[in-house]
Amino acid sequence: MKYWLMKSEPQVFGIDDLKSRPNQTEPWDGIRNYQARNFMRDSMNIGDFAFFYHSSCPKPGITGIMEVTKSAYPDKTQFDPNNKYYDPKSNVQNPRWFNVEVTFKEKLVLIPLHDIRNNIKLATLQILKRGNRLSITPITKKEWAEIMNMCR
DNA sequence: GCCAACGTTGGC
DNA sequence: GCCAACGTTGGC
Repeated sequence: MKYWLMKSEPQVFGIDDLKSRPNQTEPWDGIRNYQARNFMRDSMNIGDFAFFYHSSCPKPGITGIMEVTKSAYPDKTQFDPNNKYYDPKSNVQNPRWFNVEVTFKEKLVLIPLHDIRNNIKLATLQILKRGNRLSITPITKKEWAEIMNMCR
């Protein structure tokens, strides 16, 4: 089982949106970055856990936990010309973008980015690295445990 | 709203 | 295949 950190802007889709979805489940679609796509397509498995991270908002940080409940399949938004994630260069025969599905597990008391940054044990976190822009990053079991320590 | 960082695009 | 221009991300 692997651990992940997945970013989303709460004004677009936040932890409460996930919690209120039918079955508390949602496709993690709209990812248009190859590295992030590869993580979903090649490395994510059912049963993996992920932190839900709120970005581009007044209080950026980790807000909850979700579980991967469906492995990667072609992201259907890429084929819909009316969708903002439409990709005219992709096609059904050879899809370019993939998504997994995630299910809400638990809300956490917000762990602010500021606190994460100040935790020396988390210095290895990819999202803290200079210039990081990846919306999906793997995290280690150790990092996961340390973050859980911060809110328990 | 600014801006640094970095990925993507497309002409050559 | 290089690289300048451009677009996006995301904290502040």
